[in-house]
Amino acid sequence: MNLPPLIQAFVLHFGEMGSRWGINRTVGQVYAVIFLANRPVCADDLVDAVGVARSNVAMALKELQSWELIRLKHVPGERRDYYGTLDDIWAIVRKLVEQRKRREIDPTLTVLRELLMQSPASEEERFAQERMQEMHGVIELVTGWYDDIERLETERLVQLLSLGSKIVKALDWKDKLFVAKGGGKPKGPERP
Amino acid sequence: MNLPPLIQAFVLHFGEMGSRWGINRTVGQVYAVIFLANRPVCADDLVDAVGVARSNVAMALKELQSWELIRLKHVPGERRDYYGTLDDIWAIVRKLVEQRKRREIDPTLTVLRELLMQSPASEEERFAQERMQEMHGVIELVTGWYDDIERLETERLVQLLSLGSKIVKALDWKDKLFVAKGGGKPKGPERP
DNA sequence: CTGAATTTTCAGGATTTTCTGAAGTAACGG
DNA sequence: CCGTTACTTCAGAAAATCCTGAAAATTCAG
Repeated sequence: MNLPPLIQAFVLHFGEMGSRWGINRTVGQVYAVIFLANRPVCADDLVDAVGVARSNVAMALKELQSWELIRLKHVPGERRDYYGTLDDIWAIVRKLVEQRKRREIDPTLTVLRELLMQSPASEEERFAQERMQEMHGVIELVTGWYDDIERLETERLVQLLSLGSKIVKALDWKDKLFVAKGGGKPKGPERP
Repeated sequence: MNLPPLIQAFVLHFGEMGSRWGINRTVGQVYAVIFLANRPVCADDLVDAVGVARSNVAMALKELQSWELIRLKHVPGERRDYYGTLDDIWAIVRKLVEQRKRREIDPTLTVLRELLMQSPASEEERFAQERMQEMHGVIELVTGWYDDIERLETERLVQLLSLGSKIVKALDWKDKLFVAKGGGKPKGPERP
């Protein structure tokens, strides 16, 4: 491993965290190197930087491409494949959430839907299904919220996140105004 | 493994997903059984339900307790330890997010802060630090937002999630009204 | 075509993680 | 105390995952 100290420290950390994040050490380290580089990176660079076998680097690159977290970037006059991360940090975050949802949540949602179709054959199963229903409801709510939010342009998204829970007060106030002005139902906004 | 079919299907699924979620098969299955049970569950029940060695069940229970996802529930007149999940599904979700943040994000935040204190020794390091700064900013923003949101009572939280991105329109509208009424700055709510 | 450069695949060895059974410890009733 | 029940610990077996080097496949210039 052959990197400036500051970069090496970050790369080693990403390697260690890899297992917690559901990727392996090499994949973590390879991604870290690409993320921190100020230019596209090729397999040889990575062998050099991370210090593992070339075939291992190839596997890591394949894995990262399957996550759509890195992209092939052709360098003019170069035959080798060069890779870079997505353009901006928010694109990376969105992709990460999308992929983890796809891998960690969607399969469960599918199973839940299947099992909720069946009729319980005992009180035990009836109760279990009730719990599954609760879980299904929460997942639908949270992922539905994200699907919606995720479409916002980044600037809006950042605004929203910066507000935090202050947004609730803002909404209260809006509701009050709305009611005061003599509008319809007191709860929930409706389309005009 | 000895469970009603509906429950067994769910338990097996949780076992399979375990590795993606950063827990092992047994831990996943044990949690699933406890989650679906309509009464507290003891180690023997779990050995019976999941079909693994008792020591393995003990390990799984220890792991789940370290996540604070299950709680000891004493059953009157019983010597054995019985376990149950947190009371309601939202408490479970909150705990899950809290723990995953603690395990998967906080360590990285610490490392980032350390590395951002150092002065770069080259252009390469300077650029890398810029990227780390971006990552740090995003993590702070998102986790800060969650820390804030997480304090809301569940009813409020559900309201907020149900709104999705409609909230942005609501805010726009509020801003417009606010400005129309001749109030202060056009952006961002301030305390009255 | 041919051959060099590069990437991909994969069998098997190395490492890590998970699981088991046996032994050990603790708590309790009588 | 003693024996029973229940829980925990832990060494090593079993399984899963990761990594390597060699070989195969692909790409491209000449």
